[in-house]
Amino acid sequence: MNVQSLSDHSMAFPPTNQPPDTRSRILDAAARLFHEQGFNATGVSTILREAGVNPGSLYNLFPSKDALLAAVLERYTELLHPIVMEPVEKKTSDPIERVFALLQQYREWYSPLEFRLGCPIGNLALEVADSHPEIRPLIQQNFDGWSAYVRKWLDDAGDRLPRDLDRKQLAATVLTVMEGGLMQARSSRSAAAYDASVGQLRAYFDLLLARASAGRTQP
Amino acid sequence: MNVQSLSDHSMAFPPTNQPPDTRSRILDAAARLFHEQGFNATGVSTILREAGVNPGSLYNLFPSKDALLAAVLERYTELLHPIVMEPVEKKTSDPIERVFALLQQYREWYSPLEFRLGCPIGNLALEVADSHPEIRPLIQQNFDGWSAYVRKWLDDAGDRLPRDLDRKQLAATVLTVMEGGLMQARSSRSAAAYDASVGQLRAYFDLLLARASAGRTQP
DNA sequence: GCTCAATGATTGAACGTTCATTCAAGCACA
DNA sequence: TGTGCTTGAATGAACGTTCAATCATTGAGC
Repeated sequence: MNVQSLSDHSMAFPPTNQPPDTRSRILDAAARLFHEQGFNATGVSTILREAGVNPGSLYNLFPSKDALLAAVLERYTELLHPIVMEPVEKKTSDPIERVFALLQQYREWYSPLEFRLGCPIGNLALEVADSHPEIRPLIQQNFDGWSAYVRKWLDDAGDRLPRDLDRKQLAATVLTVMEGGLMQARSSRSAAAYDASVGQLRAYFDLLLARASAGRTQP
Repeated sequence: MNVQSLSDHSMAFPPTNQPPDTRSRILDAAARLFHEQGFNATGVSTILREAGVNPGSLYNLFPSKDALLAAVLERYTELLHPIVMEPVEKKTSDPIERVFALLQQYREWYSPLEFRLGCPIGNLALEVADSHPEIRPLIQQNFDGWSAYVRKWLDDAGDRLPRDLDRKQLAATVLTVMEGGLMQARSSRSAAAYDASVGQLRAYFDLLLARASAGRTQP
C-alpha cells in the first residue's frame, strides 16, 4: 500500500461491489487533494472534477468547504485503526517494537515519494488550526487517538520500562518524533533527519530498557 | 520580546532613525501575515494594506507573491543569529544548557498566545514545500542553519557526551522535538505535549551524560 | 547656487481569472 | 404525485497582477 485511500475502506456491511456513492467519492477526492496540495490551495472546483460531481451535489451533502474538511478529519479518526494501527499490530506483538513499526510504516509510506505530501493530519494542523476554530478539535482528536495507541503499547511493556517513567509523556514524544522528523524530511527531500530522530528515540528506549532491567535485578 | 519583528532588525549601519523604507515595511507585514495566517490564506491586498503601500510599489520590488515569500525566508536566515541564537547563547555558556534554552525560548515566545501561530518556518515547510520548488531549498536552508548551531553546541560539549554519539543526528532530533512538540501544542492549545517532549529529551540527555561520565572514569 | 532633464519609486484604477457558493429546473425512484 | 438527489449556469467577491501617469530625488551644466 502506498498512500491510504479513504474510499477503499468504507464501513459498509455487508461489503458491496457497487461503485462508491457520491459522498464517498467526494470525501476521497477531498482527502487526497487536501493531502497533496493543502486545504487553501485546493479549489472546490478541483474536488468536483476529481470526484465527478456537480457543485449542487456537494453542497447538498456538505454545507461548506469547511464542513467538508471536518468530515474528512472525522473519517481520518474512524480509519485510524483499520488503516494505521491494525497493520502495525499485526507486524509484531512486542509492544515496544510496535512503536518502531509505526514509525517505520510512515517511512515506508512516504519515502517512495521522497517525502512529498507529509502527514495529512500534521499538514492540516499547521494550516488551519488557528483560522478554523471548529476544525482544531478534530485535529486534536486525531492526535489523541494516535497517542492513545502508543501509550497503550508502552503500558503493555510493563516493567520492561522504568517504573517512574511517564508513559503519557513518552507517547507524546513518539508522535513528536514522527511529525518533527517528517517535517524535516519533507524540507530536505531526504530521509536523513527522520531516520536520525527515530534512531535517537531508539537509543533512548535502549537506555530506558537497560535502566529498568538493572532496576529489576538489583532493586 | 514576544514574536520576532523583522523590521526592527534591519541591517542598516550606522543605525538610522528614519522610518523603515518600503521594502522593509512590505517584508515585515508579509512575514507577520504569513506567520499569522499562512501563505495561501494571506492576500496580497492585505499585505499592501498593512504595509501602507500600493500594488505598484510592491511589484516594483518583488516580481511576484512567490518572490516575496522567498525574500521573507532569506530574511529569516539572516536573522537567525541576532534574533534566535544570540539571546540563547547569552543566557548560558554551558553548551548543553543552550540546547534547552533554545527550546525554552520557543516556549516563552508562543505559550503566551496559547501556542497559536507556531514556528514560522515549520508552517511554511508544510504548506509550500511541495508546491513551490524554488521555495523548498530556502526552508531547508533555514533548518540547516538551526541544526548547525545545535550541532556546534553538542560538539562543544566534548566528552561530556559519549564518544560514539552521532552529534549530527542528535542535533536533528532537537529540531524534531521543537517542531513536533510545537505542532501538537498548537493542535491542543496546550503546552503539555511540548513540555513532555522536551522533558523526554532532557531525560535522554541525562542518560547520555551519565553514560559518558561512567565511560570516562572507568574506560 | 540655480535650473532642468533623467531616473527610479509610487500611485491606484483596472484587468482577467478563480474563488466558494447558490438555486431554479430536472431527474429517478417511491 | 411526492421526495430527495442531481444538474450546471450564474453569482458576487477576492485573487494576483499590470501599467500609464505622476511623483520625488539626483547630478550635470552653467
